[in-house]
Amino acid sequence: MMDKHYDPKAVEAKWYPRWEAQGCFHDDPASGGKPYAVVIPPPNVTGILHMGHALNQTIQDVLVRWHRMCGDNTCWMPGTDHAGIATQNVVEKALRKEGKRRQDLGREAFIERVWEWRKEYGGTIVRQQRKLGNSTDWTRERFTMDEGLSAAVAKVFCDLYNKGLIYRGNYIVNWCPRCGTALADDEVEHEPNNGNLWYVRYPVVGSENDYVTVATTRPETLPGDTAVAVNPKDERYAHLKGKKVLLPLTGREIPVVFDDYVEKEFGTGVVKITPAHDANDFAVGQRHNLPQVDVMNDDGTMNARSGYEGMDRFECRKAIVEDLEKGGYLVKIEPYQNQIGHCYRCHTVVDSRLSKQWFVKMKPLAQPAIEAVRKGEVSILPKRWESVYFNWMENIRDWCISRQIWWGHRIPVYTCACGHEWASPTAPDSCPKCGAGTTAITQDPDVLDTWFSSWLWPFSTFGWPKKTAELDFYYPTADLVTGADILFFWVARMMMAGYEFMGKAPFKNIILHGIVRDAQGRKMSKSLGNSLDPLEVINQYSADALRFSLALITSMETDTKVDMSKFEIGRNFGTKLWNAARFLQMNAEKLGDFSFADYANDTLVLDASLLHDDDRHLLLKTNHVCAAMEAALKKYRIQEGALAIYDFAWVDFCDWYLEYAKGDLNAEDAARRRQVMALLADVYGKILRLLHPYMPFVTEEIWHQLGYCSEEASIMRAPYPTGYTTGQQTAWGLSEEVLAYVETKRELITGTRSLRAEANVPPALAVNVLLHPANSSLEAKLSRDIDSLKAAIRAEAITFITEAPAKAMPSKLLTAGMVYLPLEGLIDTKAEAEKLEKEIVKLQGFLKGINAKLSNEAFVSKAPEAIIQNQRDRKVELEAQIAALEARKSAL
RNA sequence: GGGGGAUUAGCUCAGUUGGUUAGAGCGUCUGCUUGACAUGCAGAAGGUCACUGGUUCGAGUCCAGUAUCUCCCACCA
Repeated sequence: MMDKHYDPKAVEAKWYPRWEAQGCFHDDPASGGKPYAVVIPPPNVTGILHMGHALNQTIQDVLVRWHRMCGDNTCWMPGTDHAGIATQNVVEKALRKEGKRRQDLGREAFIERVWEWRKEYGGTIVRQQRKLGNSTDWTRERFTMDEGLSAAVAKVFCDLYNKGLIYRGNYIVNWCPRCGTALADDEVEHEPNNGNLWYVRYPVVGSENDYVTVATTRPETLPGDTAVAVNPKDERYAHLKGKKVLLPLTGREIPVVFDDYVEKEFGTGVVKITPAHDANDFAVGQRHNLPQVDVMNDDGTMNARSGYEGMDRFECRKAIVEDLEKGGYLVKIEPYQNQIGHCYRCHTVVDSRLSKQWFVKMKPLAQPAIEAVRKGEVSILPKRWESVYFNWMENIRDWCISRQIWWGHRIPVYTCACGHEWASPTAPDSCPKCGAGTTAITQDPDVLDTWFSSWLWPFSTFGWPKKTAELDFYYPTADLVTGADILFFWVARMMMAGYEFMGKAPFKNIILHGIVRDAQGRKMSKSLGNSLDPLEVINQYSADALRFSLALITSMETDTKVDMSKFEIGRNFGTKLWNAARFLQMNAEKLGDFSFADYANDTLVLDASLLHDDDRHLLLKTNHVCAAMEAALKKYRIQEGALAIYDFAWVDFCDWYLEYAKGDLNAEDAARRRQVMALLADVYGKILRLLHPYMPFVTEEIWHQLGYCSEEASIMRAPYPTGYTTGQQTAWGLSEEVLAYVETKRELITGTRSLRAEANVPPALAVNVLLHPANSSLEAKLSRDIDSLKAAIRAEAITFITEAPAKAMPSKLLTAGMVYLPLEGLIDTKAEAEKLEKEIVKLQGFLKGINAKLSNEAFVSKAPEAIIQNQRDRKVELEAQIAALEARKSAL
């Protein structure tokens, strides 16, 4: 017997290792079939599971499990990302506790230390992913620093290098002084900053009282100025042509240059130019051949050239402002809000800094990736992201790929003492040019941006550059599911790598979902302390509840707001299913030799002569829900699918059909009892399978508890239900008329219950009900269903009447007809009259609208016939109803 | 500065190509420990679909504008 209460903790802990051990997540190219491959966005190896992962992976697992049940050859590739800067930061932090820096260990020992860390703690997130129920094929798990993936990185670098698509250059890059490395443009987060605009006077050389005033937000870079610039059209400064100004505090003379870059309206119209510390100034400097004076060190302190050696950059800012003031150079200070960049890893204020870095030329790589989306070879959902993608790709800038850290793929560029430089996927023994040995050869000290390995993920994980069966079979992968926040970082770059190295798209569909936010709509973050821990949700409610609730509340179009209470939806649904299963099990046992295994394969046979319309209604609705699920999942409308199965299981199956079936399950007719049970088993089995992709654990548990499959088998490989065949439907007499009739009957039930409640009839009291049916055929049908009808509305008797009763009594107008409650004692005729009047006014309102439409020449001539007929039918119906209500009212 | 998104019940959100009386969950109110389920059942209240105009026989849905909120991109010192 099933337990009275479902225990998700025990059940989830039991199934996952079993699935994994039995190879349920594993498919092989050799077994053929239609490939369905998905690569997981690899989480950082330092990461811990957050709600974003839970959402992202729920969507993927729904798709993957669905495809697997549809019989596809499925591969969901798991793995982690070595996350260069983030991981190095974590290990350095640990070192600091021991009072050491990475430099104290040296490069090799430090890297060794990171690997140790990875061995010990790197498994956290993949353990946590298992708690979610991800059906990832763990036998294929990859890490971006694996040997194979590293080989792919080296080959890609060398190929691009040899093609001339990788170059080294002295450029302004974003520099994080805390991480001590360059950052790519998109690794910098701009945030508003309440700063100042300092107005500083620069004397003009050669004239007594003439000076220019520049406005700057970063006075500490002043010692690095090598010019001031004005707009050539700015007449205020035309006289400065060929002049020099004196750089305050330094005594250096710097030229005045004329450049369109300067906005006349901003500040004073004069800009100080610091080519070594600002991207724009760098460009101006190039145009005017200005020297570049770097005044800072790697760690954000000032260097000797600044004259403030060793001082922190922000301290120096204060010091310089003070010195300027003392020297009489400071004109004024205005509060000013601008955007300043922060490191996306450690949030330190990023500096623009001149340095030598490696870059990838992106324009040639972007072209095929743009074409692919334009031609529809790859589609992006929701579609609106396409324009964002195009916009970025068409304005793409070169990618700074070198990082001045130690943890990562070291740049495979070697330099010989003879001056020769070349790229090699493996460490060279000698210089290919002069033949000198290893002692003369040095490797570039930098490592590659982490994304330089993850952009290869869709094929490097399948073994590339080796030719493997997996690569051949699963590439291009099918769907890529990720948050829109890494569209540029990752998705766009994978597109480029796919076309460049494989000659094919990496995936066919890109599915972008929103971000998970807190109840107030804020991003979840550690600093705000508003993060919900998925593991805590699993602990409190179960993984199934987490998954189902997320699926149900997440629309593809917008971000998702969650709070703890949202997960009750999934938990309650799981409980509902569990209890329905218990009900089925109890009734099956009463029958004796009933086996659910006979109903696991969609081969239901029914005796049509024993079928009731409510059975047919359920069968029809089952067909509908199967179709709805397929349609929803095909369109990646995960939420729609969740809603469809939720509604069907809860409302149609439990609320209506189970209640209806109770009567027959307790009746004398053994054949009928058995058939109802068969029907229940068949439909419930479909519910479990339809739902399994969303709630894998509870569905598997019930599938086994009821005995739909053998001990060793799994619902994971049971066929996904497609609904009943047309042959079955015809044999069973399923039709739209049946559907309409049962809906009418249900309205009668609901309406009568409502009438009882309004009339304050005690729930337990069986009453007599009079029904004046809308038509005779309905009366005939309802007569056949009279027992279940009586049970549903707790009626002692239901009497069909042909005319309205003379006595005043509570009544209600329904599609099925007019229902009366012949109650003992007095009824409030005044209240009753008011109620009727209200109803009449409402119906007359509708009727007026319909009459207006029907008498509108344009409507009648232009609207489709079906719509017009619909309105005509409605009009007749309304008129009859109003007449009935009027009659009732006058009878009071 | 450029671009996107959102605005529907007290709250969180559905609403597919325009077509009967706009839906769900939660919350609220009333009543139920009825033989699967109180993590439940039955019933009820609650909406000028942000605003203005347009297209249309017909608009929550399409178009334009306005307002508020949000996100992304961008080199204004």
